[in-house]
Amino acid sequence: MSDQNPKDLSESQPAAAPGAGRRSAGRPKSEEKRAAILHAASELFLKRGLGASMDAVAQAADVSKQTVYSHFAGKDELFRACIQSKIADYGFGDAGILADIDPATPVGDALFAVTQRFMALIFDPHVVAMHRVISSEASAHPRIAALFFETGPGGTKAAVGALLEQRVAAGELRPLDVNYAAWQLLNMAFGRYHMQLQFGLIKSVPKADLHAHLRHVVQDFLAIYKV
Amino acid sequence: MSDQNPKDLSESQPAAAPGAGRRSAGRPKSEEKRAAILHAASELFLKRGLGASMDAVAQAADVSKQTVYSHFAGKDELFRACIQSKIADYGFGDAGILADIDPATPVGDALFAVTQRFMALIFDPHVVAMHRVISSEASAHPRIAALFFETGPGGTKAAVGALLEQRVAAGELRPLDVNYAAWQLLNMAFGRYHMQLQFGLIKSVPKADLHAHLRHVVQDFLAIYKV
DNA sequence: ATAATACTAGACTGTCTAGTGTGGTAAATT
DNA sequence: AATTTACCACACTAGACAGTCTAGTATTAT
Repeated sequence: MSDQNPKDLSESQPAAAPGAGRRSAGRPKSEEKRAAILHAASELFLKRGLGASMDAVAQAADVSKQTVYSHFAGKDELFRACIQSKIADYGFGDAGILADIDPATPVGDALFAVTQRFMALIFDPHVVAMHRVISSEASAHPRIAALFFETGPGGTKAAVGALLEQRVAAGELRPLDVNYAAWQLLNMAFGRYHMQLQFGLIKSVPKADLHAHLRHVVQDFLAIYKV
Repeated sequence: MSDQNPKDLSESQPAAAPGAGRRSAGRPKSEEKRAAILHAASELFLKRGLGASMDAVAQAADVSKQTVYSHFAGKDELFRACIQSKIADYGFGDAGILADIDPATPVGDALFAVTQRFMALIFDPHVVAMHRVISSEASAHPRIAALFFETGPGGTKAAVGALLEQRVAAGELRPLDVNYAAWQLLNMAFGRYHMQLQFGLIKSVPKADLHAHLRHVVQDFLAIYKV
């Protein structure tokens, strides 16, 4: 069930590749239109879910419906493209999340910085909306859900794991189960706030609260693992 | 608040109250039909979200469409009734979650028991589906989302808080911020597993894994708070 | 210029769905 | 028995929406 179709993710775009392919005769497709469509569709899908209509997308992108269909084969593919581009935009889960953290930084500060960045990402209203849409569409688009999770929280977890390993090697932390500990840190960090955001019970976490919360989390984490 | 009062959130059921109201003349509405509709609708809504059609509901309940509309004013109300009945069914968040825990039980075991029950609830496939549907419909039905959260995770948190207070008073735990500590325990417990379930990336958490996970969580929690 | 392709506006098809209307039957109350 | 209401089957309205088609215009390469 996982795949029988090798070109399902990545590109099934027949003529969208701009740079590489043979330049076909006639007027080329406008990259701007494509971007406009993608942008408009993202907004609408994140706001209304797959309930948003193709007509609405076309109108919001200031483009004819035909053009939408000329750039994207259908609604599902447009949806996929939207989510993928969003994931790429945010580049979250990138090892970049701890790229510029100096190995000399005290453990506590390093952990604080990492969790703070993670929170900024997954508490971002667009990402929350994405989370909602993806989870509600998970059964229809299982690979997108997987992609989101792996490059999102999963990726961050890997990055945190790497950081922890450094610090264990440096003797700053007790030996630990990297995988478990990394998740534990993230679990403590997002937990209930994330749930409340997803249910629309709060619109954001006040900066000061978040700050205090994360300090507390890091402190607790160190209480467990500090050497 | 947890008896079978069907008209719970702001009513609007004209003639459904079975016991209390004046008995009107003529044939009474069948409670069985009502239950059948509710049951069928719940299944469908949890499976397909609000995309499920009223015709499908009627058919699945083995009832005419008219009858559906005679018991429930419209789709939204039916949806509300479904979620509310589900919430009541599971009775989760009830203080009952720690009802039969002997105050003499060692802290660790008590915490383990509580988290285990909580996990059994929110990892139940029906509840996961509910979570998905509610979050995707949160903007259209804000009060339902709030109800779910408060009687669900929020209620469990309160129960855990009460337990913690007992144990602090008994001198088994260091004084702590009850609210924060209770969330911390639950956050650690559900965290990533819950997310993976919601994305459909796993269908369940193997019993053995869950057991080990919770042992670990409780141990970490105690590392922080044990006196 | 010519051919090829992108794009537009809007009509159109087929399908699906929430909700209503109709006319008749079944079960309860009085 | 008379009445009142629940229920059924089914047709129907009205609207939405994915996706296609048409016919004309714009933009590019050759």
